[in-house]
Amino acid sequence: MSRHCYDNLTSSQLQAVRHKEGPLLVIAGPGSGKTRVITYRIAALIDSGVNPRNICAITFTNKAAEEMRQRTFSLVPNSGTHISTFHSLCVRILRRYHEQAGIRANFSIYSESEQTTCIKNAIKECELETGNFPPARTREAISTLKNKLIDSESYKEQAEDFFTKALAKIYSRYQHLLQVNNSLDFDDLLMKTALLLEKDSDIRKELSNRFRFLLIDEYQDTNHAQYCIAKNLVCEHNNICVTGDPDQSIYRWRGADIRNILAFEKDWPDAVVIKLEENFRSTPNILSLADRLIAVNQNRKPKTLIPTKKNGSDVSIICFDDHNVESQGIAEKIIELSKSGISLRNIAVFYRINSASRPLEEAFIKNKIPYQIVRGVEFYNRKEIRDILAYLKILVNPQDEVACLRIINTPARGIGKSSTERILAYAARKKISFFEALKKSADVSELSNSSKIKIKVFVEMLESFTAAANGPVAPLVERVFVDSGLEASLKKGGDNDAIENINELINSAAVYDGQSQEPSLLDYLQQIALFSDADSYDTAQDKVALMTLHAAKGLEFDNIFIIGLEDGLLPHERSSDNDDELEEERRLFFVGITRARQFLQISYAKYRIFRGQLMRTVPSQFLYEIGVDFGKLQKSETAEDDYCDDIEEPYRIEAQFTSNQLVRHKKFGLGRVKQFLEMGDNSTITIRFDDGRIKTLMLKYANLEVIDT
DNA sequence: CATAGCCGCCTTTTT
DNA sequence: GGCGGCTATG
Repeated sequence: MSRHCYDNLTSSQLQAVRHKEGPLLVIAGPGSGKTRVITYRIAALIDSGVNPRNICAITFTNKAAEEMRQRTFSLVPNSGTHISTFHSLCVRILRRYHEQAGIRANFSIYSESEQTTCIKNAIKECELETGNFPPARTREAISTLKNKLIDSESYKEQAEDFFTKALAKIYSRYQHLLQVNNSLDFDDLLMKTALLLEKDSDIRKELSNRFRFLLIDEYQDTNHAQYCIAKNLVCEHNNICVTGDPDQSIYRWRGADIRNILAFEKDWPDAVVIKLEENFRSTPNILSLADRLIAVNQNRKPKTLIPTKKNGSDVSIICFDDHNVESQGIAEKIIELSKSGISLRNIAVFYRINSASRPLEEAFIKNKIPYQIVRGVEFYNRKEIRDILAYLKILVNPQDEVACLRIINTPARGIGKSSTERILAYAARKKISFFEALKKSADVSELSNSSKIKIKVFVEMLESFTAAANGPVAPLVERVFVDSGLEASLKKGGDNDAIENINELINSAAVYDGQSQEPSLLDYLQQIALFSDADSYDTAQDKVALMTLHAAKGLEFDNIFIIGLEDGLLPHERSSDNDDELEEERRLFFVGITRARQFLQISYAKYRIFRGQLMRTVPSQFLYEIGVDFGKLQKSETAEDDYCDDIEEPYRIEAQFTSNQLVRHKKFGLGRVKQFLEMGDNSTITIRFDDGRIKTLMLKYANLEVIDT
């Protein structure tokens, strides 16, 4: 059948790779080669005579897409195969069918901060207080609605109380603002595409026939909109192949719906299901730890990881004095590993929140350890980058008022707040865009003559850029940087970092120009809007990788450190009031553990800076769950002898519980015992609380007070 | 109109 | 502890 060598695949993998037509679900644990299955399957399809153009593969990140492109290409010539994230695919679809989608092709894509700006304006225009509707929260709420494909109209209809009615108003105002700005946010990309495919059967059929085979990796993290897009894309043939692992679902907060993968067999009843449970990545030590942890989750289908490797060294679990000692300890261990011949590129440190990278960075600098942060301070979020991008956006999409307002007086050119407001008012009166109003500033009687002249110069500058806006992007970015006065202003302020960053942007634009068949500013802007810093992680460099547990998804390393196993951090405090969220935190830790091939060190610190203050910490409950014996806990070398003496053991209750017994919980209040499961140290208790909530808690953490009756 | 400095607010994870 | 927005001052 094949020119390729599939000898290195197991029989189950091979079965998935060779699957011909119809729906296929690959349920696969970590390290079982599920991404490999997709890669080989693309090659196998092409080998069997399928036109590469008729295959579409969806990955979770741009980085993963890039890797898959390279890997498939090394197996088989596959030009024309579409490999990208859902978002990139949607941009292509929306650009091509923009008329049917009711938008223009040159739309801007709003990042989170631009969304928030827009939300703020919407709240103001609705005459509501940002105090009652925090913009960030409101943005989240609207994002959730969009991920569920609930548009502002239908939300309005179902709104009942004051809060939801107000939210509906903000939502619809926000959509209006986006439309006026000819802009889409991240969620719109998915929602507009999903709705377009739903309502337009011609486009649906056309695309379904274009993509005869659809393959989706990390299916457990798709949201409803993505599910809808996938379903419609395969309407003509049902050749859908998805891979995923419910235990690695870590994006529920972003709308990911684990039910998509759990219900796959209901959605496609003739689906072939292949399970891959062998693990080729980690040592048995690491896997048994991961197994023990994930088994605590109630809401899951049991599954074990079958190791194929021989045992290696034990997993270390270390208690450090504070975050600085922890960082120093890790730096020293890395130096030790390095001396034993391990390259730094095979080492990674994972943490729960981005800000946890700081003490690590300090220690690494001090110890001269080269490192790279995978998505730290986001490159595209820097002020100077956003400024220059705003100039570029205007050239492509003059309707983009957010971009225009950003740069009209950046750098300062004497067009201040009052002038801007007069023009805004004029634009509103005449029902024209802000940029149109700028062009007609001569007619705005409220403006002083000097303002009119300054505005005219500004408009003429932008128009001269527009005239040069065709062809390669890099020269244009450079020209805008110089002619806009941004360069001069940064030089004057001595901000060399900012100038460096812009040069980096120009370099990346040059790379884009080189790779693109037909470079255009529009295409470039729409691409980089979907780019995250995780994508710029350079595996070729011999540096230690620092990243959040979320960013670690899909990666693997020989040597891994996971830090900050403390209550409130992992699991994060914002997840503590909800069992589902706690289970997601557990999956997040599970993902982290299962990235490690050989060496794994898990640590926590007794003290850590929290909101600017040094706080005493409590060890994470996850440590107990993986069976850490705190009496025999490994101590850090810098520690005093009595170092871990005052570890706070979890609260213990000797008493047995009987059904219907009355108990009190610190947080949830009074409740009655529904069920008590005696499992020694792992005993759980299910309680129906007075407010109706039913919770299952680990007894040793529940801290229950027994009420005598 | 520009700038500096202060106050108050938020603070998980990311396409 | 960091950032955005507001205010007072030049």
